[in-house]
Amino acid sequence: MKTKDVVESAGIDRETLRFYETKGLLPKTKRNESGYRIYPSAVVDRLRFIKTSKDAGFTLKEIKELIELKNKKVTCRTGRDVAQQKRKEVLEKMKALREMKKILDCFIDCCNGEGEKGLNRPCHLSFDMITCEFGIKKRSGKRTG
Amino acid sequence: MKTKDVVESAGIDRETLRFYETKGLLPKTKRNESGYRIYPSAVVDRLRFIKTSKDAGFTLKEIKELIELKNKKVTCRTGRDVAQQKRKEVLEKMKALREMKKILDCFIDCCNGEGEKGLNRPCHLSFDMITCEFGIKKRSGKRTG
DNA sequence: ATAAACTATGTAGTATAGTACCAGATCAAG
DNA sequence: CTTGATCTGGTACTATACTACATAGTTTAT
Repeated sequence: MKTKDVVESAGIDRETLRFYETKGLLPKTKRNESGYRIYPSAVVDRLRFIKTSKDAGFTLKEIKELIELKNKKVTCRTGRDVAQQKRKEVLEKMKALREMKKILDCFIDCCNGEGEKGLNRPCHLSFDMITCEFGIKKRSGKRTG
Repeated sequence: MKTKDVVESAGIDRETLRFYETKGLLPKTKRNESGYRIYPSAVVDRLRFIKTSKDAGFTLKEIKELIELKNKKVTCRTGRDVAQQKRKEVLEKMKALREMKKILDCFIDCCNGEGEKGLNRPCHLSFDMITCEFGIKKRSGKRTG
């Protein structure tokens, strides 16, 4: 695959592709006679992995560490330890997301008044409180927004 | 509360507190005669909310938008729409995290060989593949790492 | 053959989210 | 009343992750 093919398959732009290469997230590719990069199709999997990892909140540096578990030919012990650490971080991030979802769900629920009037009333509920119930309690049970 | 109290309660440093203020994530505080900031204790909730949101992968700009749903006295309709959009993003991030967890679980499982030898064998499994099964299949069912 | 499209390297600029440091003012304890 | 901790605003610096040129060579379509 040439650069353009990768760019199109992976939905990433050329500059980012090069950037990832300089950061060591992609292996150094073969070049043709004129120096053009020729990628193996597996690079698309790699890029998809990078995207998933990024969406999961990992930095490029961390992603590189994961990738290098293979490249550096580490032992299973080392690999497992790194993976377990990352797994722990994933669970923590999930917890934050569940908390966030709870807050948003509550907000949405509180703002589901009946008809136009209900939706056009002022929205007072603050996001600051971690549990929506607490926020409501402070307003003595009234649903003000 | 004075700066130091907030810093200690929230486990955040003084500079970051000021940074958040300049970014509009914290309301402008009252000042005492000599210009020292005096915070209401609710600022700790606000900072906790900011932390949860950050952990959930939202930028400060996005967090500010959420906070402003209250400050700008928007209607329930607007508030609900924003919250629903954010909720959607939360679900997407959760999906990426589940995917990530699956990959890591598989990696950990593959590296749980019996005894010292099992753990000390070279670890070949690549993270690139989204499903570990696929990675294994490519090595004709052998658990090589 | 030549223009358009593609590729190469290198450098510079942007946005985000802090972090570090400074001089000067203020406060609290000995 | 001094000394050290805390506070003020301002600026500068860092790291991350791109993004945007600039300039030059290569390939391809008409």
